Amino acid sequence: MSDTPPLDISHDQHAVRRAKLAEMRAGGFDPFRANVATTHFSAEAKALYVDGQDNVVSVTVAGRLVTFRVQGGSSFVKIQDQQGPIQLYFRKDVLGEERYLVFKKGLDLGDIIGVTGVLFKTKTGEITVRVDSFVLVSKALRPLPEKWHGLADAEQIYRQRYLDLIINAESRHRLMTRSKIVSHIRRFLETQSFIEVETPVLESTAGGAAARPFKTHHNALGVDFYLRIATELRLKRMLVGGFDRVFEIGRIFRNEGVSRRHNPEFTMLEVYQAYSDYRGMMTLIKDMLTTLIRDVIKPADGSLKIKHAASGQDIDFGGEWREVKYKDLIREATGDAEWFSRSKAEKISGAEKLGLGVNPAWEEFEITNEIFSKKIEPTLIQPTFVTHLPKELCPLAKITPDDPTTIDVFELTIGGMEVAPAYSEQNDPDVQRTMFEAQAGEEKQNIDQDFLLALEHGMPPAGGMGVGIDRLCILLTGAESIRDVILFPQLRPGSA
RNA sequence: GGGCUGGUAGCUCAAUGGUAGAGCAGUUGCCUUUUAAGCAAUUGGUUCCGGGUUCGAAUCCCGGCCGGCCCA
Repeated sequence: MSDTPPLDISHDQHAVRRAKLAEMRAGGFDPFRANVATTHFSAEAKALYVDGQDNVVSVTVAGRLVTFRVQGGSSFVKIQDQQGPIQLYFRKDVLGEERYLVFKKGLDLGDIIGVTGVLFKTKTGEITVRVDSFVLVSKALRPLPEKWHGLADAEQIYRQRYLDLIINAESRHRLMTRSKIVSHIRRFLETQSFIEVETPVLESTAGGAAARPFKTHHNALGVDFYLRIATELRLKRMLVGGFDRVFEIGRIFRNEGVSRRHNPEFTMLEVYQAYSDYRGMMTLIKDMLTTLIRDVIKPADGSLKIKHAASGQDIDFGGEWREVKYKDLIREATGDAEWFSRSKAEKISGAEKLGLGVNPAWEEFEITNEIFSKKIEPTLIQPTFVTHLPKELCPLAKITPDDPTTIDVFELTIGGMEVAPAYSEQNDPDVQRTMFEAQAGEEKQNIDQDFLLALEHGMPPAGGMGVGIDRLCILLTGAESIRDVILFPQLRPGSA
């Protein structure tokens, strides 16, 4: 024994908690070896309470301690589980002097405990568990962020998402809603006889879209692979193979910038339906989104309206959705009925008149599309099917029968964002090859020869569609950034 | 990649060239129906990192690291 006084660790919450753990272990109890057999989640437990029948129904619940209001001989605390918080009431005269002291001194905010007790209603009307026994099943050695302001540091929210989920109820709700959205989409498609499939992430040709891929290397085969930038060409092979309605909800990787709207890996739903076309896809997406809003988002007023975070407007998914041709939108925005017969020089000056910077190296369709994406798309807040895009924008769709310069497609635009492009899928192998080879500018895709071979075996006519799940979640949850709907968004490696 | 902007106690934030503070959390007491519980006392700092200017730097300057917003 030494005479030196014990070190003052009262300011170091980590050290204080470690000391409490060490003391428990010295007393023969190790929380990390303990467990609890729960009977209910928090909301289920509260639902069991019968008005006027205090201290009758017994439950065992478990969760993380998130509020801690200790008084002399009785205390209220809250634990939180997957379903939310539930209040617990600890009394010295119920637990006994010794256990009450363990509760008061041994437990900290953030600890995970299990309790058994009976339901009652407090005088302020909150259904609460009066605790008969409790067990610590995990000691939190680090303190929780502050209870009132929550966790505000954006970097820590993303790097330590688990803290954000514990502390910030809106984050918890938003990210849970994402899970429900994906689940709803699966069930919606399955009830319409769509089959979910999984196609490779590693490909020797990254096709189906125009984007820079991530590259990796397979050691045993001694070849380079690319992470997929779309699932389109694989899913169309499934149509060739006789899976007439298929979909994949898959992670897509694009080696491009990181921004409010872009994460290097993101989630895309792609759907293909044989014997349908782009008009069939309109019905499909409209049904999918209206049922999503009705069954998952559930607007309080029973409408199909949601608040658009960026503009403050209501987006109304009820009624007919606007349908408008790409060329008509361009003619309207430029005020030039003859826009598409203008020379490149005239298009450049037309774009500049609208305040756009134009790179003279661009192809004409790229100049036009700059007008679309900068001046038109952001104004399309209500659900809008923009149809009949210039054929240069996508080589994988069928040419419009009465206009050989456009394709039979739509881009569903909501809240100023492209949410879902859909096509009548090109199934003529010769036209497909020609269209691939004619690609130019930033739209140029890698040519997947094996896909062309598959088309030569015969692909049924089909409608296909892609839905950016992250963007859909931004829209439906009122988020401001893609990082708010992705659990662990990409950041530069850091020290946290 | 460029412009703007931020990094201070575990968390949320003050301090604009002159002794680094507050609230919550922590610690010690009191308190048997609380709701950001209350009361009293109290601990806690590599001011992101490295240089520079200055009698003196959280603050001004340069470089770096990690974020945010806008643009490409």
